[in-house]
Amino acid sequence: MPKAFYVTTPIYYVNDAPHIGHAYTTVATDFIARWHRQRQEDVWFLTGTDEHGEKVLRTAESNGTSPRAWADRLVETAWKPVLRTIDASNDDFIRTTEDRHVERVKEFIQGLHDAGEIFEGTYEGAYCVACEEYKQPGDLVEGTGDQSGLQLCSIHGQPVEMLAETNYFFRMSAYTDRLLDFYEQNPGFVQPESARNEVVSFVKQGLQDLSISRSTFDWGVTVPWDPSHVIYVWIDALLNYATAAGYGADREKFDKTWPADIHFVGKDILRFHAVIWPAMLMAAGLPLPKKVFAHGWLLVGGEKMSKSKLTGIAPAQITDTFGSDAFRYYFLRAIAFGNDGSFSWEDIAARYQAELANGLGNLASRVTAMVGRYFDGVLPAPRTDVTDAERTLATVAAQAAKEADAAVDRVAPHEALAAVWVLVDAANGYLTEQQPWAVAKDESQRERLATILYSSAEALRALAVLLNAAMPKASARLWESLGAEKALGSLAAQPVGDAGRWGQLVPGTEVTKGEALFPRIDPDAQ
RNA sequence: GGGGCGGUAGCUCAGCCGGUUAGAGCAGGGGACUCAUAAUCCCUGGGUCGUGGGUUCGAGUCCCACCCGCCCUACCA
Repeated sequence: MPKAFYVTTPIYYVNDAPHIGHAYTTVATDFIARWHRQRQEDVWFLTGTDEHGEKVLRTAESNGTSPRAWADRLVETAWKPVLRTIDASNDDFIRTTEDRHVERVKEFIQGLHDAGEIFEGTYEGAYCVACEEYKQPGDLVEGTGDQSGLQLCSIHGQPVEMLAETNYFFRMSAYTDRLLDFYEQNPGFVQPESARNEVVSFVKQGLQDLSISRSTFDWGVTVPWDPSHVIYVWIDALLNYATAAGYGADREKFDKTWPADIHFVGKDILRFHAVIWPAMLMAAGLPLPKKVFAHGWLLVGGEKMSKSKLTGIAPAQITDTFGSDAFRYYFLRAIAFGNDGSFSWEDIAARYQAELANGLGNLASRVTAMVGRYFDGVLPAPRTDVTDAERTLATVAAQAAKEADAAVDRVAPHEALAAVWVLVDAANGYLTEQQPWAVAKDESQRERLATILYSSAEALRALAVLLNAAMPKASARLWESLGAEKALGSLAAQPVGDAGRWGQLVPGTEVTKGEALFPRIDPDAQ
């Protein structure tokens, strides 16, 4: 049985509500998943929520509820709904509080314990009572005046205490060399390059053993051999990729799915995925993921988007105005995947107008309107002796399909869409040059007119297939508008590798104009 | 402190190993056209390439210093 193409988003921490940064990760993952499905591959796309840990516990308490109830509420009212808001096509949604996860995490960790990968030790560090957490040396400042000589918490300006806690540790230090070898032999494991370099240079410093249990609170997965401890939330969280794939529970599914082909992550959590996670898997003797891709931040007003600076934007704020397709298109197209990207309302509005409404949407309108006007909505048959103009358009379509497909393999959605847009522009240019409206005035040129409109419709056909991963709603409407399903089958069944093959539409099918794909938006409505 | 990345036209960004008049998209200006969502197509950009030095026949493109922004520097989920 061939292995499924397995992609993941991070599981999102339910401490807060989702913003467009989370949605961005999900959209990128979804695009890659949908593209592979369009290749007719077997795909498994996982997302979910991370619900344990001290932060969730405290947030729940400060809201006067239990962590479980808090998580339930956020998952149902925020995290699952946002998937619909952005039209995500995930195959599963895992919550780390589910039994299917918790039980397997216990087994996994017990296995590492049995194998001697985990030992009991002492974690010692500077603890800030006000923050209620251990501080790193970099978070401390030197005291002055009567606090001279003391280390102070940089947030609270209060002296920190040196505390020691008995914890269980994972022998991660033993994996330093093996990880470096792995990075060496798998240069594409961490991407983009800048992320890879950071990871490698970090590991080269040598890894320390990792504290993987906590005993100061109990909201987590209980350590099987010591119920007074819960498993460190990151260890718990990372394992979602395995537990959801059937690890320890569904052998057939696991064999078919594991390992992940791409873990998509924000660059803030790169190290967990590119260092700790593979070390854990090495310790457990499991195959490692093929790739961890770290994307950049969304910048608003030149700064990293953040709720505390009031630049956090909920996905629905954008989709309410522009729709989910435009949301997806904008973030996939406007940002070089892997780099930080600037978001602004002006930019998304401008791109919506120029590229979606005036570019693609208007192209669909003019073609379908002319088939309706000149051929009563019945797709005419092209003449066999086509001109260079048609051959060029067909070549552009084939090229667009080929380049977009290659871009997807480079995990470069922005390049994939740029490649497809060459066809949008070429088709608009083709129409302007061939002037079907002028040709229509000459009865003797009916065949020429048929060729022009058939060719234009073919461009739309290719676009529907090539854009289905990025804009599923609009593509479905375009497919319907072309009346293509009757002769060619469902849009989902069109192999992307075949999208550039010219001449697939069957003359005689009914073409309808329908509503505008991307209606112009009243600037005041934003 | 150490390491890394970035600072190119109004905006968002390309510019690989140095080499003719520094590019794209959008915005702006002019023209053509009318099938279409007043959409489309064509033409149009003279920007100290962060600053100051240096190497070179020749430097956004290499070297040094500096300024500004961001990231990493072990448990931020």
